[in-house]
Amino acid sequence: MTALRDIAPDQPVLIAGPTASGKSALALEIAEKQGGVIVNADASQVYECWRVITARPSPEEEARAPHQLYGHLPHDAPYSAGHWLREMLPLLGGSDRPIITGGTGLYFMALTQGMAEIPATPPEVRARADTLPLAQMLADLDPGTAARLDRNNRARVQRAWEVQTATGHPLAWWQAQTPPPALPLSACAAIVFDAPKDWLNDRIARRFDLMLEQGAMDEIAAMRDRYDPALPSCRAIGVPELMACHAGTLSRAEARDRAIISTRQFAKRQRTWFRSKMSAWRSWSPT
RNA sequence: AGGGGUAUAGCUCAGUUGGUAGAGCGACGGUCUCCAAAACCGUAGGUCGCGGGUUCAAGCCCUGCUGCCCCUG
Repeated sequence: MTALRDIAPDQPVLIAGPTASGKSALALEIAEKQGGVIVNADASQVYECWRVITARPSPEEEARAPHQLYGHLPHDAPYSAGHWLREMLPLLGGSDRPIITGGTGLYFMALTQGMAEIPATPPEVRARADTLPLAQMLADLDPGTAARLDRNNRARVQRAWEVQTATGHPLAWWQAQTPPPALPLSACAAIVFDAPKDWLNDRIARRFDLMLEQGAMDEIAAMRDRYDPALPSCRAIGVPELMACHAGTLSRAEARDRAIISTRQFAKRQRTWFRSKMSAWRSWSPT
């Protein structure tokens, strides 16, 4: 259990937690009481096209404290943990102490445990990889990398293939050179929300209804012509469901139910990640 | 009321000529060093509506009842 007074005002703050657990509210409270820039660590909230549906801070909330890396990218921008880290690093040296807030565990891991400095995958390589069968990519990999991979997991295999193809070095080679973390855990106040499952599930359902009331369908309608299910931005939870609803292939009730289920499943994955990788973080009980 | 159909896992449904049940989804647990609100792996759920009968053996056949759906009055 942690309280605000345990956080030194000059210390970088990390706030991780499952969706709908109340991270943003805590970040704002800390920023207003102690100062600091709130920096996004949530994969879907970087896209300009979504605000309501990704629960991005509202303009009013953004006005209460400086915010960074929120909604700053076009819907079709390539992005990844590496992009995030490269955008993140300069903010660490600023005059404002960062309050890094989000639900993407991988981003926090990259920041506090270090991540191999692999160049971003060029679009041509990605495009080529997208068309290759899993078995062929596996066959192309070096044994060292292949041995460490989940061979059923296309995304991981494809990642390894892309790195090897684009850089000429195996993924394992890059990973062996992982630099020390840009922000070691010991240098910051690292908080992870410990949200009880039932409490959170209830909040998830209520928040989704609130999103609908606050105009989620308008965001969907505005993106209708640019919707591409292959884009990361369009995989944000609720987007495929509401887009189907907008298109008339799914009833509103059905879309709502599926989006809520999908959010719950995501929250479960987040909890699993936090449990296994953030046991050293300070646990925060939401109210 | 009469005729027809249907009743199998939490939900939607498979189940071949009778050999004590499967899938998808959901639930639950887990993995993951760059598409991570992604991708992947594993586990648990069923007195087959209820009661009789035929049979060595019935989810499957016969029969009564009950629920739901459709048609006709």
